[in-house]
Amino acid sequence: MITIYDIAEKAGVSAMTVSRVINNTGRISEETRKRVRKVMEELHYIPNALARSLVSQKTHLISLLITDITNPFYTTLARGAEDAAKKAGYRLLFANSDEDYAKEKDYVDMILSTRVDGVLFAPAGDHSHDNLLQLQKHQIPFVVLDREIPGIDADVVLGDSKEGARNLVEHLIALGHQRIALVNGTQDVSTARLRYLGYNEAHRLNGLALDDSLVIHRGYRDFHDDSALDGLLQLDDPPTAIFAANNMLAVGVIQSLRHRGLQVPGDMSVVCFDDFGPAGAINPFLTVAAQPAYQFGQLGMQLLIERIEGESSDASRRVMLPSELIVRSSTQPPS
Amino acid sequence: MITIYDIAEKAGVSAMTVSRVINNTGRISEETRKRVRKVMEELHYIPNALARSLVSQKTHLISLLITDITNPFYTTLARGAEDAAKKAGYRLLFANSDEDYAKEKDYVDMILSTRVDGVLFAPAGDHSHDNLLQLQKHQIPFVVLDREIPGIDADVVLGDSKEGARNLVEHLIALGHQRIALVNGTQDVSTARLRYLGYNEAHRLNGLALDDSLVIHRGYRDFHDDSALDGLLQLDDPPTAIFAANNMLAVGVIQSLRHRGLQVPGDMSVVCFDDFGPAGAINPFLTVAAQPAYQFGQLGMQLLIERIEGESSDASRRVMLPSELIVRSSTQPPS
DNA sequence: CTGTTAGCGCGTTCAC
DNA sequence: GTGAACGCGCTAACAG
Repeated sequence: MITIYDIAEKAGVSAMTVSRVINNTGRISEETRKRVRKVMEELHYIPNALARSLVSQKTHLISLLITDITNPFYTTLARGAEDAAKKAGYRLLFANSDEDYAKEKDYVDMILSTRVDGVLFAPAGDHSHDNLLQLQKHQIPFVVLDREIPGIDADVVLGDSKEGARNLVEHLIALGHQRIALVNGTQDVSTARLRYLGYNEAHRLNGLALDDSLVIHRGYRDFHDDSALDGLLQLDDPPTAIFAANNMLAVGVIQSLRHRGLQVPGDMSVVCFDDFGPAGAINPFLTVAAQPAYQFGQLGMQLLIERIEGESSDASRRVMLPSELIVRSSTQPPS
Repeated sequence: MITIYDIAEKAGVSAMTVSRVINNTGRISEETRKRVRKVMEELHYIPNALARSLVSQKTHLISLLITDITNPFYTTLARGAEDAAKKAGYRLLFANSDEDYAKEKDYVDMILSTRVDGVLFAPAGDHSHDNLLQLQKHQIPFVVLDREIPGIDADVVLGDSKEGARNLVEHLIALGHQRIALVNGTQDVSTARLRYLGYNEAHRLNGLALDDSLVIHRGYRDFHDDSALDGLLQLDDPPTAIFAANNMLAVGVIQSLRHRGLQVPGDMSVVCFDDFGPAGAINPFLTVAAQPAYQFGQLGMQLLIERIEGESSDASRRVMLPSELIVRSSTQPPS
């Protein structure tokens, strides 16, 4: 590996002068500057970011901790984050928690020892509290994405889950559905709670009774649980429509229905939160509340970088992004 | 920030002893070991990976350079890479080149200065040659993914593009199609060349004439180019089926057809390479040659880590993964 | 079993 | 304008 000392020697100057040339700092005569530059090129010199970081206490590394890159929502979010990071000269360290608190903790430990400059954190749920606290304790700036964590005061970028859910359910009600099931996430996740509230509100505002037997809970990633629907379908008065609280749950719901020989929307209307990225464009099918995933990442990254570079006030900021109801062909009036 | 010296002082030992305790190296009395451990916990000590890397010349960082995380193929590949990396104690630095050689070069420079231990490299195309060479020159181990680069001798994980393409086209021929268009990637990409060869071979083996006016080229990401299809559709003898060389091109093709009021498969059959991840499960529609994307990442990462840790021979390895023809509803006999 | 010395590659501080 | 000395946090090599 070639260092500033190699350059210095060959250029007949001190290492310090080389360092100054690299960083454009201090006063250097044009002559020596050129000479140093030339040697640097001849030797294919590349600054060692490690050594530099050790001195400057800045790594220009940001950790993106999400639950699953395979979910199109997070895929697009990640892309927004990366673009914003690149623009500001940061690189992205990337990790999937799989909605698993223990795995999340593992990554937080890694993050801490890696000395990243900040963390873009899409938490698994309320119990991420301790992991977030860990970051705070070590003064690592972070921005929380998608899910609000009680007891954590930080910049946060959220979707309007309640409003989005209400829109989705009201769309179903407008079509004439009265028995609408909710396949929700677990209650330790703020978005699941809010989507439930939106579901409730839609019922209340439209004079529909609530029936808890129509509501079931699954982890946002547990879409393979094929038996989950049995309870709903075997009710005396089964639902005519299902609201899946996120896109992965919708995949599971639709596959389960298909296995049982039920048609969407013929036998059952289905809607969900979150769209499906470019793939969704192929055969627009599912009626969804689409969130601006790219903006989640981009905006979150901007807030984070402002924090890191100390350009923001102390007060924590809270951004709420709207979702858009996109009506497609997975919904129709009940038969 | 608290360091081994802080620990050492409070525990009444030297920094070296602390270091030994941390790394479980050398002989330490159980007594002092416990004392040091206790102080480390009290002070919430976290080793500084930066300093450690500067000494050891190992960062435990691997760079994943792909063209676009938004493409479901790379999404799943990334997930496979991450899982394999985590298992071996490496973290992932992640970058999108957007099939753009200049952007790719930017990232290679970043990679070089970051001193990653290795690179998992899905190149933009043949001209990535120079970027790869740059890595070689600096002795950074890498594994090439998905696209073979002429003149670069390295471990590589490929899909069987020719075979997959042949299967797809033969499926169309079996349905009775005789005029089959190919919307291909640009010719500086090995997969595009091979998919063209497979397309050719299918024609030859089935006694069908080739017609170059049925073949057009687009960048794998240029699926927004709505006018691309005009030439094909305005032929005297237009195609009855289209083979899109990857999933993103298929999205563009189908959207273009839709804008023109053409139905798939009613007016035009469509097939493509690469599936659509979990989203594709919702409403299985497109007939595809599905590649084992997760394995691309997982296997590639394994090969890379073997290289990094010096467990592999000098000869470079070449893994070819088969694709699977999945017939769905985007194809039917010509009308 | 434990400590001292030196150095990884670079930038800050001060002196000239 | 330029350089010497020191330190960032840690570990390898050697000493005791």
